[in-house]
Amino acid sequence: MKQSELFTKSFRTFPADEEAQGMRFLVRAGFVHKVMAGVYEYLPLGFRVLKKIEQIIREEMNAIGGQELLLSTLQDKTVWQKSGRWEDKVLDVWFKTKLKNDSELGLAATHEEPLTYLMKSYISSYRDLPIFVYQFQTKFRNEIRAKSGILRTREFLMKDLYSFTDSEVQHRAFYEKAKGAYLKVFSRVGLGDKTFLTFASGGTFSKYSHEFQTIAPVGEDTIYLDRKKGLAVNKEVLREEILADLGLKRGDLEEVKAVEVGNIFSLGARFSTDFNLMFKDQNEELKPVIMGSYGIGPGRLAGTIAEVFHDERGIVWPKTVAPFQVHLLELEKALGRKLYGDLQKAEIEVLYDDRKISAGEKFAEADLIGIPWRLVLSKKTGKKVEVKIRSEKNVKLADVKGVLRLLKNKG
RNA sequence: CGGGCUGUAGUGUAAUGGCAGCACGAGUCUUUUGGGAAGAUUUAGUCCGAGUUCGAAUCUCGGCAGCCCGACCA
Repeated sequence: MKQSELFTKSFRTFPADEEAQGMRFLVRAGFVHKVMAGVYEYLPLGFRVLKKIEQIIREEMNAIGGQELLLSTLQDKTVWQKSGRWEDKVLDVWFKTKLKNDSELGLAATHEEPLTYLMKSYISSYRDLPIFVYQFQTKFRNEIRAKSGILRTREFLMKDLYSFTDSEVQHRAFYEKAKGAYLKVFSRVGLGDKTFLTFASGGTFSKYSHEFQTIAPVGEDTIYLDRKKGLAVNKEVLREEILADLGLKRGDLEEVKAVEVGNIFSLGARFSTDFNLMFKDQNEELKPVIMGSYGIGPGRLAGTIAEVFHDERGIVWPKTVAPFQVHLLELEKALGRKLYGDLQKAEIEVLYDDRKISAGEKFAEADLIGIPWRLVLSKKTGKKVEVKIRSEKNVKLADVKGVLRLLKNKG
């Protein structure tokens, strides 16, 4: 798209009310807009990043048999009363509201209850299982304290997947697959080297839950990491017997701050019991469905990526999640139009800076936004084009056709 | 929810009970155009409410908001 038509613009000054450097760049460059503490709006650039992340997650969820659906955000109080989680004392992050007739509703903080209830209409036999469903949905959580920009917000997008299986064995098989799919997601968005499977508290129905923690100083969690094994333990469960159980030695562990970018839980029969979600096995025996839940927050992931990948000038997006692949800067009137057209024809996502502003501003803004490839056309470049990769220092002149071919192959 | 700090223009600051000012930013025009250029011009503010006072950004009370630390975080 033409940058002259992009309604957002970057600010020269950093926002006063953001601490985390990645977040400060996101606001300055016009990716997101803060409405109030813990509430953010995604502007076109930020929205594109969010969609890229979503698509990667979607592909990996589909690859393990996930079926995408969309549950409602307005939730039925009576459904929640079945699990006992309607009470604010039990679930303290509720946002609640009322219909005109005064009956109460909940704004979705999570979806175990409504989905378990929904599944009652579709599960009755072992032949119906397993079922894996997921959605990208807005969650509302009335956090006592929102912080770190889009890393912890009161309204946020979440990919939540739920598994419905006929036994611990079937559950375990899927759980392991989900683990693999999650690691693939984090690797595809560029966080592979910094994201570690982390053992955390499992709740009532299983020994552990698993978190995916990305090492970053801005993180709220403290984990103890065994780099060699690529495993970590959340501080909340750091105890001798647990380390022994996991085969980890205290001496091998390194204390680091990390952002929880995903988590997966075994729910056992917790919800199926409350909702009487049962199936008949081959022997006509009635058994509870065994469940699991699996979450990733695309917005938090975007924030984490900005936090991990930036330098003193701005964000350095990994190619897979960048809002555009190419930032084409035109320093000389009308030189860029043809190349812009060619890039579009080649279906390469390009942001074309056709604005009539100084070269310095264009460069500074390109660095700030952080698109992977920067192409410059000017008097200097003549019939060639200058190529610079955001993460690298050097620039080189290249043949236009060659660059087009290269971009098309590399994506 | 406990503790701390803080609220003056988009940002950073000044005005210590007496005319709300400056810089940067943003807008318009002109000249520029390889690293946030220059000139002209315009724009915009005392968080809200009550009180004290001849007079409040300034003092008092109440509220609201922001940031940080802690607790919390299926």
